[in-house]
Amino acid sequence: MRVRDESKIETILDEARSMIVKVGFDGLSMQKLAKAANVSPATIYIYFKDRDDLLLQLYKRECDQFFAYIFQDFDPEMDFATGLTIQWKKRAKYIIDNPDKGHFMEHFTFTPLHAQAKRTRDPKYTDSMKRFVQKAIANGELVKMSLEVYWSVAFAPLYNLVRFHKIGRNMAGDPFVLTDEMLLQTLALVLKALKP
Amino acid sequence: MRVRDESKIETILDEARSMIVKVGFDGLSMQKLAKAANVSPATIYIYFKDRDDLLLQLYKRECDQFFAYIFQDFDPEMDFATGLTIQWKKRAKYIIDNPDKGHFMEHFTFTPLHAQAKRTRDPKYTDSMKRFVQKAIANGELVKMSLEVYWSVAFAPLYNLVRFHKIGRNMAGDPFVLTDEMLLQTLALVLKALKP
DNA sequence: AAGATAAGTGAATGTTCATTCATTTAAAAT
DNA sequence: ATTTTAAATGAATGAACATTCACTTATCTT
Repeated sequence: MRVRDESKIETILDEARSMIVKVGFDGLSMQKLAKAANVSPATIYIYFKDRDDLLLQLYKRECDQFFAYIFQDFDPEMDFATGLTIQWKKRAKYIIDNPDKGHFMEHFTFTPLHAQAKRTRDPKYTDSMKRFVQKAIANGELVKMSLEVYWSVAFAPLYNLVRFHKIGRNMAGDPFVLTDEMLLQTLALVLKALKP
Repeated sequence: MRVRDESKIETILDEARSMIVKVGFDGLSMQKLAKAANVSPATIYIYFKDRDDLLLQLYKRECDQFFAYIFQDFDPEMDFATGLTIQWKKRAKYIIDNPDKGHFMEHFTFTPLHAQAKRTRDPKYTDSMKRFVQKAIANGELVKMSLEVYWSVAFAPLYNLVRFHKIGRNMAGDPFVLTDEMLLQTLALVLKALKP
């Protein structure tokens, strides 16, 4: 039998992500996507059940790649400041170096499709972060708080700054460019907030 | 001449917001919107040039209403902790009480249309916040930082928690319900981060 | 009460949409 | 070399799309 061209799948997903960032979910059509990926519309349906399935698989792939990356070099047994700094810098580097990927993942969470995104993500990453946080609290390195409060204080400011940077404007619509200095200062503020 | 029924505009915009939150931007069609708002599709085009114009006007209306609300009872001459606490609580109340409005405004910022959102917002709000921050820094109540870093540290954690609450899940997909206790703790952490 | 005007409409327009299907193509298996 | 199998396709399908248009309706002005 003829063999699957796996690179087609990658191309289709890459083009889909890039189109969504450029023209939005409502600008993405299967025919335009097929053209951009140099395949027939029918080919897309070999690999994806329908449009929703394509988007859900794309989201899953992006999350998997992102998590695999940010948990490199991270060990939950690290001391709190070290571990958080590594996590922060990994996340910052990934979404600054791959602005479309970060933008897509965030955009997707506001979509109704996000409710259907299966919890098939490898739980090892979540478990690792839970362990890291609980251990830091037990060791007196981190104020006692829920995982959600921790995550929000630790990472939401970072994602927000990078988003300002990507769109080139701040909350008021003024031009904005992110600097390393700002990132480091924000990390320092976050550490200050979280340390007892 | 026949008089404009201004309530029609409100109904159309309200239904549009609610549809977008429920079915996404790609699920919103002018015909379905017309049906939901109990008007003819042609009526929508009396008030809005086209679909994009409708969405842009909706975003503007939501932002205007939001800013008018959160700057009530706020005075940039307040001391830093008081002013930030008022801002924080106003924002929290608004987006928790009006989850669709908050969701729509945030979702919209990820949309390509956001780049076209005119800077017609009343600058008095931005000016007020700038004055508040600069004065707090000058008074030694706030670490020296850019407006963007301030905003990200101060408010991004709040918006993130409320978003978890709205979708009912945290970053790992586990069920999540926001409590007042968490909100207050997060505010305290943010204040700790920002105060010298 | 009549006329003027703009609000409001239902049906129609041509386009684009997601998806399918009959057919062709490439490569593995024999 | 031939057969088998699934990948891959271009064209087609009917539904849904944004928008328009000829027309009706309500209300203000006179």
